[in-house]
Amino acid sequence: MPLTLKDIARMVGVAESTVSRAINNKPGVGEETRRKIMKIVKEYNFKPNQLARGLAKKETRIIALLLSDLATPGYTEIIKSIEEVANRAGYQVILCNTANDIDKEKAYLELVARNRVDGAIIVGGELADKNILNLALNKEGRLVLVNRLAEEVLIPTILVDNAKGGYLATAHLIEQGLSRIAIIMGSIQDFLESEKLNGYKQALKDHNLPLREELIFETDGSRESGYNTFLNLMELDEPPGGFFVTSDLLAVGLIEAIKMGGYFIPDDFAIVSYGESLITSIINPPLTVVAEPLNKLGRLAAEYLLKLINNQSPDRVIRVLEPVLKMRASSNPQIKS
Amino acid sequence: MPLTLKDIARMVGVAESTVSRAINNKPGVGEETRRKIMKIVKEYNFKPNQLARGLAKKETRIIALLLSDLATPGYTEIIKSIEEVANRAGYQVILCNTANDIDKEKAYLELVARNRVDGAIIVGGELADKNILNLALNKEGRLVLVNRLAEEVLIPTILVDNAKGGYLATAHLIEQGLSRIAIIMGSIQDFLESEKLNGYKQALKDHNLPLREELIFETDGSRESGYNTFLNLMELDEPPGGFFVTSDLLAVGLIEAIKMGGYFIPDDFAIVSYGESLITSIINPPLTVVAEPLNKLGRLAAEYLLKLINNQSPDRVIRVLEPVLKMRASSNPQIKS
DNA sequence: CAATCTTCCGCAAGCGCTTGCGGAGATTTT
DNA sequence: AAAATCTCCGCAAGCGCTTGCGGAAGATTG
Repeated sequence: MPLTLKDIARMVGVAESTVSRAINNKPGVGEETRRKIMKIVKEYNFKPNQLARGLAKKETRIIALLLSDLATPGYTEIIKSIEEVANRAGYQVILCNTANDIDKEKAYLELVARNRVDGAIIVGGELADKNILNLALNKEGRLVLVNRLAEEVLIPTILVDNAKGGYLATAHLIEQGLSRIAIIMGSIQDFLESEKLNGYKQALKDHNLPLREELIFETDGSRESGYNTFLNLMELDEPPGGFFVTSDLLAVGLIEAIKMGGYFIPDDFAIVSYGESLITSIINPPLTVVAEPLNKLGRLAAEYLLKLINNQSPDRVIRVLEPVLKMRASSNPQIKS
Repeated sequence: MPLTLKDIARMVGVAESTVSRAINNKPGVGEETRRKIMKIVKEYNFKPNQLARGLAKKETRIIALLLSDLATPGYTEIIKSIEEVANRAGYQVILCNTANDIDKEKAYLELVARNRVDGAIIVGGELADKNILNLALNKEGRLVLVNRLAEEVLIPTILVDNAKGGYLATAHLIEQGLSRIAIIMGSIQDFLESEKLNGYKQALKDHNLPLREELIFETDGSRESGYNTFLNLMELDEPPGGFFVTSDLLAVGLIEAIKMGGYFIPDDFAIVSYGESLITSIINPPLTVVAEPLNKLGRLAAEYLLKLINNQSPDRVIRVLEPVLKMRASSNPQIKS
């Protein structure tokens, strides 16, 4: 049975409240008394019970982190920075792998209501639905969204400007002298993906290139569909010379298909991918990618949430971060692979 | 302000204690009363305050998961299964990325003492030190180790039999007709790594092959050292024909070096790697690997911990899981890459 | 029909901490 | 020198829940 405030109080010969004030660095405790108390605290390595403190103060110093899928490349970076910021502020992070399961997500969000956590960060996943709205509308709901949009309600949100990313990727390919550029993307329902497509379209427009529907491929994002898409594209009368691929896995499949066909990258086909996973630098050739500021994403999300918890409002409700293009060999013959 | 037990009690016209018993499915509540209570509970979507419950019952229903580094390939799998098992049992998981920082680890372990979590799982990292010992010796310390060993004290531990893994890898290469096989490994201080080495040695011995010190390479585990090690090896009078590489990253570097040298895999050099990350299946050629039962590892760890928390002792204190060899093209010319 | 058991439920203490309030003594003001 | 002001600290209520104990019924027995 660990020590309690009462024990310490008895040992020092003061009241519980005095010990509490001393421990929490609050005023109203004499220099001398404070020293005596702290001495005993150190000596017995006393740690106040967080549960009791939480109950009294109505806070848990825990935040929940909801992820659509833990295994998504790049998420670990986001998680790390969230955890780091939270930690520094004395908060712990509860991990919730929602596995895109709406019920599981709902159950986790209820933790917030159960006073289990002080707030939550949701990263990725479908468009926010009623559950989230309700939580957000409820004053108790301290919630920040990352790479995800809510319907009507204004919830603090951190996004990467995927339209910009799509634009950068496409413009870069155009600058390589290519005019027929295909986009191989995930579900167009996905807000993030559709934004990339918008960027793609805008880039073509700005460079006076026609938008060709037959060069837009919506896939399930798997390696296989990357492979198959290439085969489909090659059956066109005029196959594209450049590919903007919106995920690593798609790129892997695409590259396999290209190599299998006996073609060379970037000489025959130039590729730009999205997201800066380990894969992109390991694969041959290394992929030019649109890199997202993952750490910043996580850091900002955590900072926003902490502000909400402390009843300060963040400077801006929606914060959009800029991706950058990292040029590597897959799109540029100049660069040695 | 959310509802409390007292509110519900007043609404139904019974005592708080009765509501509590009803909600927790405890005996001593009449059928009729129970129904009335549950009706109101549903109606107002009442959720008991976990903090208060925890304080009264001295439990948090939270477990801590300490990881040496979140980004380690394979960890996400372990995390996912731990989270899943814990969740099913009504527990939440707090994520602690210790970043191999002993202070951070210590701070996190103190959460256990602070009644913040009911138990902890530590996966990976250095040999367990005093902090852990103290925690484990303390009756409060519900602790399970994964892929990590404690000194003297007997702490429930789940391990992968890395000696077996090393043996499998090496024996496989020997069966491919190779007799000069190098091992490229991480720090020999690392228990897991040294076990792999032991397996390597045993396999050589069992097949009557000499152990050559010059074929044992200890590295920092980086891609670069994989690359450089190959160059070093090629300067030997008789370079090896097969490589047992204990991590993906090393394998990536090694493969780069081999290709750069104009050699072919597996014809000139056969490779077996360790761990089943995405990389190994994407790289060309796909790597033969020793695969660890990651999900089982996580599941067992969680189950062990839950047993400890419920004051049952697990069936065995130390549980050793078997890795399996997944044969792919990097070690076998028969297999199409 | 009295005696004994059950069943159902309320009372109240307690989990370990925080915090508003007020009292005693020391210090400053007019 | 009396009054006003501070400083330091204890008292006690309260956070929202659990649980042992015991009382008031109703059900069961001889």
